[in-house]
Amino acid sequence: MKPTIKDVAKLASVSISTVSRVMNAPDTVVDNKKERVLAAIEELKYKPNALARGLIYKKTHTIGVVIPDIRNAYYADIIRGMEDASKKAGYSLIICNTDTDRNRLFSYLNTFYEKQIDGLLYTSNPIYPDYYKELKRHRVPVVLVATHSMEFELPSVKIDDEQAAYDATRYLIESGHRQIGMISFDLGDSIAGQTRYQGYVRALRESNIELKRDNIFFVSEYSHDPYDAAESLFRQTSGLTAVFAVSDVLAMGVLSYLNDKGVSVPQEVSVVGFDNIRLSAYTVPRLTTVAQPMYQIGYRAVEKLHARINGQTDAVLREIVPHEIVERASTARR
Amino acid sequence: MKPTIKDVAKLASVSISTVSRVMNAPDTVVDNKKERVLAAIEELKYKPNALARGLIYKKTHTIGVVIPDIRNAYYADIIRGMEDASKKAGYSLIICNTDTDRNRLFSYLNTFYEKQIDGLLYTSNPIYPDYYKELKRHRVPVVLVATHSMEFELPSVKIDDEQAAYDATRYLIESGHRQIGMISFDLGDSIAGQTRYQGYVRALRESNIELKRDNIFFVSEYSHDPYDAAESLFRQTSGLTAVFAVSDVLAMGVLSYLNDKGVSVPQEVSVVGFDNIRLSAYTVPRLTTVAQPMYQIGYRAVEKLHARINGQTDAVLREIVPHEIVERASTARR
DNA sequence: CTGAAAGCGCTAACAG
DNA sequence: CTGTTAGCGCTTTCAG
Repeated sequence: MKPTIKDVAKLASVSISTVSRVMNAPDTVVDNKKERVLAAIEELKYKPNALARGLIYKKTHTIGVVIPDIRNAYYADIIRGMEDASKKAGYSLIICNTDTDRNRLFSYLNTFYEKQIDGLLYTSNPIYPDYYKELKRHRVPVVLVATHSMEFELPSVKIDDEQAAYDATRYLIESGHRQIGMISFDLGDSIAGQTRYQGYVRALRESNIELKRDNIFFVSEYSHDPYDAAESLFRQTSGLTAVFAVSDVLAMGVLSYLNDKGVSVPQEVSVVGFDNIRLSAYTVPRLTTVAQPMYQIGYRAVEKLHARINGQTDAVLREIVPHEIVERASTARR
Repeated sequence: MKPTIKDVAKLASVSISTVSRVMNAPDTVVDNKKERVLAAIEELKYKPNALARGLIYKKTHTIGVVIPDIRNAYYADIIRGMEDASKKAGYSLIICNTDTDRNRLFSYLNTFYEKQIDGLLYTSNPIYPDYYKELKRHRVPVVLVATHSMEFELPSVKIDDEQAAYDATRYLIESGHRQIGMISFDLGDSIAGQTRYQGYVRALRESNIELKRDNIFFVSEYSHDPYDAAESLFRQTSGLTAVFAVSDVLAMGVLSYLNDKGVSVPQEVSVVGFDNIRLSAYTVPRLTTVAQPMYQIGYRAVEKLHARINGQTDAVLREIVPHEIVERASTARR
């Protein structure tokens, strides 16, 4: 059995309260005893039981994270940022993949609730009224990550998706492109779907470029084959000189498809992706993309949550972090 | 405040033991009361406090996972397998990134210990004597994932790395290649470094192909730029008609580098990767690779750990799962 | 300064 | 069948 505070007390010939004191208020115990206790702790390699502590403090120093799917490089980066910030702030992360499935989500929320998490990081999905109600009910601090809610008063950290998509499209337009295709997420997704689509539309409109329905192909954010998406886009339209894909993975599908068709990138068609996942620097050709500071988003989200957990409420509720166009070799002037 | 068992008891006008019973041994309580309790639970949306329970049962239903870095697609897939298996078996996963740093690892092991995890999943790193000693001390069931130990009696699940590398090299040889380069992990890494190197050597030797020191470039598994690695390899040798990279990411670096140099793949140089991460299907050209069943490895590891946690010890201590060569477009006959 | 005792939320004998 | 009681490991009054 693991040693308990009793074992330490016995070994040091003091009461358990004294042991507890040397751990929580060392100055209140006389040196001589303190040393004995410390020695006993060392000898037994004693570590306090976090369950017992949590029961008293009503803090577990663990935070729950729900994400769609860790296999998505985008989330993996965010998680890493969370991890590092958590380590620093003294939290552990329990990570759950929801596949954006409501039941899975609710099931995990329940587990979190039972396990008494101190806070929740909710990633990427739009937040629906019933989700909100459920979160509310659990009375646990929440921070939305790479998503936000205008409807509810929930803190969040993300980039400005509309502006980012606008910038990407604008970048293409300034490079002389007018026939710009887009592979977008479903408009049903109000976070990365609708917003980016709107940014694209705004850029086109601003330059008086006709918006053609067939130049856009929509995919579900969480289940799509990037290659098929590219194929579908090029099957439903023609004459494109550029395509803006709303994720690097999708852009890789485009690169792959175009290569199969003998279309050269960027000579014949320019491609820009979104996210700037690590591998986008090694595609053939290297991918021009809209960089999101994933790591930072995750890191910052934890800081924000930490503040909330401690009752502090930070200046801005909905934080926007900067994005940036990373020019590489998959785009060219026309 | 969250409702406790007392609140439920009060509302249902029964003792807390009765409430406890309807949760743990429903048949031992008379229908009438049972219904009242259930109604109260429902009304209060009561959920038992896992901390209190854990304190009694000495089970937390959470397992700790240490991995080098979640950003690596390879681990992300494994984690997903663990996640799904965990959900099924009723565990939560606390995931920690060690960056293969000893201090980080030990710090996390401590946290795990305090949080009373039921089991530990140790990924990818070789396991050194002092690590083993530490694990042993914590007396917690451990399963090694994508690593193993011949030195210690620890259960594990992984592929046969030596054979996999042998197969990859052999595949290249059978395709007519004799000048086969390799980008390998450090030989200091006994799991994915040494073994794969040995598989490569065995295949060459078997075909009486001279082993040239300069045809191999070694990188640290956890910190390397794939592009630079490719560049280094081709700088130190020449005449290669094929290269075997021990990870898909490394192979992508090779693809990228070769493309920059105007060397066509697979016409001039064939490239085979390792892992079969999702994106390897979308590289240009599509990557031929050695597929590891990452998801399954993770999944199986949890099942194995679960068995151990319940005192069962399964048939094979060190499990080997099958690998497979996935032929795509980055390799050609010579 | 320090030990005894109560209590965090829950389960498990133990009587009745 | 069900309430009372002790106790999981720890912190925190409260006396002394």
